[in-house]
Amino acid sequence: MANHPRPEAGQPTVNPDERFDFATTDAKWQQFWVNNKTFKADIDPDNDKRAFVLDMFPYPSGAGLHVGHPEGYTATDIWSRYQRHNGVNVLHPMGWDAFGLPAEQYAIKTGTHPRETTKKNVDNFRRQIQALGFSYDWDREVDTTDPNYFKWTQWIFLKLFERGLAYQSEIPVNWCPALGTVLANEEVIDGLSERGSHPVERRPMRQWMLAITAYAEELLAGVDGLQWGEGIKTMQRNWVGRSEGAEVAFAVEGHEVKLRVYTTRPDTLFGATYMVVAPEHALLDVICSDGQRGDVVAYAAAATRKSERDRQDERKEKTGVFTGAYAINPVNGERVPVWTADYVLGGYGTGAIMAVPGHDVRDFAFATTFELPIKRVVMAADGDPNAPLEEAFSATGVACNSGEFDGLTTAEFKQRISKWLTDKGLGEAKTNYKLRDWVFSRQRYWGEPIPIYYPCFPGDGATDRQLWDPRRGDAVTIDYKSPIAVAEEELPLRLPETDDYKPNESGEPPLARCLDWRFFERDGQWYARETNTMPQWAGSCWYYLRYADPTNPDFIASPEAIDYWLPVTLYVGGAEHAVLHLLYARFWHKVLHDIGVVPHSEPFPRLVNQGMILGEDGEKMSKSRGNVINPDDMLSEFGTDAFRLYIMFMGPLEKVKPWQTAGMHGTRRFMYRFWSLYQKQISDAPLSGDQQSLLHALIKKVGEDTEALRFNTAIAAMMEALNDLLKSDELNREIAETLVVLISPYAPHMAEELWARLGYEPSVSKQPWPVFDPAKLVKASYLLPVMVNGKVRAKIEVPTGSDETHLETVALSDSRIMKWTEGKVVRKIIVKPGRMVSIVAK
RNA sequence: GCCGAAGUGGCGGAAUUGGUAGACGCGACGGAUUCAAAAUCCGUUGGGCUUUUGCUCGUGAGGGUUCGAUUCCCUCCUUCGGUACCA
Repeated sequence: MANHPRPEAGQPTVNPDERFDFATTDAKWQQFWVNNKTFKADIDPDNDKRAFVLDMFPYPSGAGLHVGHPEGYTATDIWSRYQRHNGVNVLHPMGWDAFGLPAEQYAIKTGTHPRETTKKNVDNFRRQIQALGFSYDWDREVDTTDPNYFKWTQWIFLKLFERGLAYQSEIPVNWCPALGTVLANEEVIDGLSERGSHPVERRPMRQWMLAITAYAEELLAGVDGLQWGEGIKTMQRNWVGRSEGAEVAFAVEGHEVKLRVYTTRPDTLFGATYMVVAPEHALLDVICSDGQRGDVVAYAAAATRKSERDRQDERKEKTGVFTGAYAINPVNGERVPVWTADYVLGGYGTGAIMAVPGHDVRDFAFATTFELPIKRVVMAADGDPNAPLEEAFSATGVACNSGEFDGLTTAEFKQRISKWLTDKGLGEAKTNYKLRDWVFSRQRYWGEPIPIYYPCFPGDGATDRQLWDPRRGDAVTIDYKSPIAVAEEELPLRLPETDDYKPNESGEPPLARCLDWRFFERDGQWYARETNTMPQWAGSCWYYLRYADPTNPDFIASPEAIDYWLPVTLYVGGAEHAVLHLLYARFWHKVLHDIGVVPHSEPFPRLVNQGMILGEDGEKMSKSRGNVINPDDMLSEFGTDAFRLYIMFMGPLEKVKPWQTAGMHGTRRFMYRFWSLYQKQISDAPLSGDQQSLLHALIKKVGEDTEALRFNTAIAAMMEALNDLLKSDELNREIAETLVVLISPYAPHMAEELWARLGYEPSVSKQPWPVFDPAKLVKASYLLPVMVNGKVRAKIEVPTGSDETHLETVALSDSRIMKWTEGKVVRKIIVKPGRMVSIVAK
């Protein structure tokens, strides 16, 4: 590192002939940061100003980085660097969410092991990310597919299992018999597989589930205290979907069984004119009459081919079939027909509803289609109880046609009826959630093995019990009802080697065929391992914790590291994770909190969602559209700093915005112009008043905007200041040095280079952030807009600090204003000193 | 469908407790430099009207509140994100 002398007054900092060489500069300083571990984070007990600045780690896809990734990463990098300038000890790490479907599908197609694909992709991602000059502590890199990492993913699963939060259940999945695989919803289009257009059906399959619903209340309550956008907080609340209502039992004519329904409007019980059970309801087969059975079975079968989203589409014509059964409305003894229809979902509430067409839009549509009676039981305060209903009246109001309850308001009625139902043993008040337990198993290879095994026994047809060995493929019966946890000492449970990644015809995952891995004998008893793997969400549910202490062999992270670094100060990632990832991670965090691993109840107190970057055509970037921008090309043509600046200058971090390569010309020109400022002669003269206010206003603006993640306006302010400074023949040294620090979070490569040229030791990233003096911001006068009847008619220069009376006089006596008030009566004058004067004249 | 977000010049955007709409940048146009091009530099740039001072329209559409609305309220339209096995 050649040392540069401090430039003499009258001399330029940079030789006027020297052009800014971004390629050399970028490489030079990136190397410097790596060699000096400039951004290594260590626990510093003497500095309690600490920040954990976290990016949502990427899935390292084969396509490489696209410009959407560096958007959030640049934002957190600028913020991290800014915090360091302010003396904060910053933890800023990066890692890989590297299990996932694409590597597995690539393996099925080409036979390449997902581990190889993943390694190659990770290496490429790391290279691309490092080329962007981010200040990550690379000693803390994590990788979810590393056994030293997923050991702890499995450990957390065991804790969930111990606490009864992980259990098995038969759950319908998208099964495609032709492809012999379970499909993601997005891989199913109109009941057919995306690949090959084969029929797909909903088929129950044994799955591991996580009881996230046990934490529904805590997940809901925790949202209130989070410093997240209101929109995303609302989405989290709605996803949990708490509702209060009642569960009511309806007797079924001629049957012992009762049909239980959940309703949020028990006050409309008198308006129930029919009932609907979901096509997958367990009692459907029991209550259905012989005459209707054929229709009902056919309808239920058809429903398995429909997606839930289609079933809930309120625009579509309602379908359904009469079951032949009748139920008795417990409040009035009315006999109502029981139908089955797919607009009622098996998984929500009790899977059955009482239909109140008069007061529910979906029931109204159904009743209209099938000509079922519609009855009014709620009306407006002074309404007519017999007024016909043209559409469902779903608002609250006053009860009518409800016997002894007539005249009650909806709220009163709800309370009374709950008590009434409880007293009579017909039902009770009930809180329900839209949130469902989490299907946690996948019939796939490339995921964390679930650390569970089961006793197993010789199956039917196993002849010689003495020589029976399931590893040879002998028939086997597995006792799935008796799951056993793998001992903690045996973790990590690694994936077996195989070259066959497809599930088989029965839906058994690839691991089921790895017989030597799957079966083992212990103390004379044979056991079979669980062959499902975890979903990709698992690894990303707790990765932030591992960054605090990434190589700890004995625990997730040491209590000291957790205590110092957690919780995450700022979490930045795509809005596409608004619900699932964030909810799942919060759930795991709360469990870890309950078992004493973490002292905080929420992992991410502050979250910001960056907006997606679209292609130049305004469409979502994708290979098929051919509109993907590769950051590599941008860096080589425009330089890293210009790229970082452009991606932040495009607009507010949280907004969706289209990429425009042409815009990069602007930030590159800004870099060249910034460089050329340092080709002016250095001056040590005291700052003029104008220079002072320019400098101090800039320090204030850039500091406040950077703190608040308003990077686009901070950059605009620096551009504006530069435009001013370039008009002068010389460059004041104080301005020269301050400016380098101000721009260093944004354009760190050029900043380091100029800092060295100014005669200082690197790194500029260690410099304290400049402080502005509020006294130096005040200008002597300002332009006061004056409005007449809502239109600005003049702008008058007035001294700063003028009082209201003075401003009023000045405004009224201005000739341009008098032109508009002439011959009129001034009715009103509003004076806001420092803002404007508004005159109303008639 | 449901939940959430966003609509401002030719384009990205600014206006941060309701107070000068279009900062900053791109593009375009005109000029300088150049054998030429790129790069660079200077100037102009929301629409309409006007000789000038200036007038007028204008923030997705329509309505409302206000001295004053991109900002607050209501209705509607369009686009985007999520929708539980894409990540």
